[in-house]
Amino acid sequence: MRKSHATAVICFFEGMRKTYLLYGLGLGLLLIVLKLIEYQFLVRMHIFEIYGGLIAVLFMGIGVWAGLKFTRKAPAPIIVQAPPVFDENKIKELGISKRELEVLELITQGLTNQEIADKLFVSLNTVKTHSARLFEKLDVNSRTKAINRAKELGILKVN
Amino acid sequence: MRKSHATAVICFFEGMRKTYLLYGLGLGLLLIVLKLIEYQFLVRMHIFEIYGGLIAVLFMGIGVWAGLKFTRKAPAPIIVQAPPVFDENKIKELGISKRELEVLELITQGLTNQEIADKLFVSLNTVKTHSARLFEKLDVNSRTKAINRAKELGILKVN
DNA sequence: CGGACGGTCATCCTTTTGGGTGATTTTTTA
DNA sequence: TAAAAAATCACCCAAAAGGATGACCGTCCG
Repeated sequence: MRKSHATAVICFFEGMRKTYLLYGLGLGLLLIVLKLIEYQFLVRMHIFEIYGGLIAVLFMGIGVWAGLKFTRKAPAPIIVQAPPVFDENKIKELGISKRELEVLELITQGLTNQEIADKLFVSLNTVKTHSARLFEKLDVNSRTKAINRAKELGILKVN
Repeated sequence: MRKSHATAVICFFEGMRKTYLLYGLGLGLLLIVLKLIEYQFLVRMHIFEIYGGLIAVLFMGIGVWAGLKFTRKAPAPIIVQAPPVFDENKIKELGISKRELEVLELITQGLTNQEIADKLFVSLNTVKTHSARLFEKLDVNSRTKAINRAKELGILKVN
C-alpha cells in the first residue's frame, strides 16, 4: 500500500522511489528548458552572454539554496567546549528527538514559529508539530513555560 | 521532491549516501552517452556546451560559498555569562515603570497574561497594556523576545 | 492650578500559539 | 527486510497574544 501504483508504473531501477523519479523529471525539465533557450539564441546568432548569464544566475541561485539547506543539519562540532550542565540523559529520558531539540533551542532564542520554520527550511506546520510534541514531553502548554522548564531540566546547551 | 532533488545535487558536500551516489553516477553516465551522441551532430557547438557547463559549475560553487559566507553566524566567542547583575540604571534609562517591571518578571516566569492579571489583581486588559508598553520600550514584539532582551540588559533580579 | 506621569480598563482587530487529527515519507533499528 | 521511530506537511478550531486607540483617575510637582 505504501509504494503501490506510482512505483509500479515507472520502475526503471528496482526499488526506485517516487522522489527519485520526481528528481529525475525535474532535472530533465530543467535540461529541456535550457535546450530551448539555447536553440532560440543559437539560431539567431551566437549570443553567449545572455545564455551564460541565465545559467550563471540560475545555478548560483541553486547553489545558495542548496548550500544553505544542507549546512543546517551540520551539527557544527565546534561546540565541544565544556557544556555547562547539558543533561543529555534527560533528553533521552523524555524522548525528545533531535529536531524537537532544535526547535526548543530556537524557541528559547525568542523566535516565532514562522521564523523557526524559515531557519530550518521546513513548513510552519512542521514546526508546530514539533513544538506540540515538545510541549507534551515537557508537560507545558506555552513556549515561555517551555523555556523555564528546559532550563530547570538542563536541556539547553547554553545559559 | 524538494529535498531529494537538492540532496542529489549536493550530496558531495554532505552525507553522500550510497543510493544517491549510485543514482548520480547513473545520471552522469547517461549524460555522457547523450553528449557523445550529440557530439556527432553538433560538433560546432561543443565549445558552447563546455562554456555553459563551466559557468554552471562555477556559479553554483560561488552560490554555495556566498550563501554560506553571508549567513553563517559568528562562532559564538565563548559565551561569557554576561551581566548577572541587576542593572537599575538601564531600567530608568528605558523608562520602564515599576508595574511594567513586575509584569516583565512574571512574563519571564512563563505566566500567561491572564495568570499575571490574577496575580497582580488587575484586569487582563491592564496587563496587556503594560506588556505592550514594555515591548515598545524593550523594542521587541513578543514575550519570548522580551525575555531574552531583559536578560541581556540585566534587567531581571534573578538569573 | 494644571500638566505630566503612572496605573487602570476598554474595544476592535490581526497575528500567533496551542491542541487535535490524519497522512506520507524518510531514517533508524531490530 | 520488516517494524518502529522520526520527520514532514496539512486542515481545523479555539485560545492567547499583540497592535492601536481612547478614556478615566490618582498623585506629584512646578
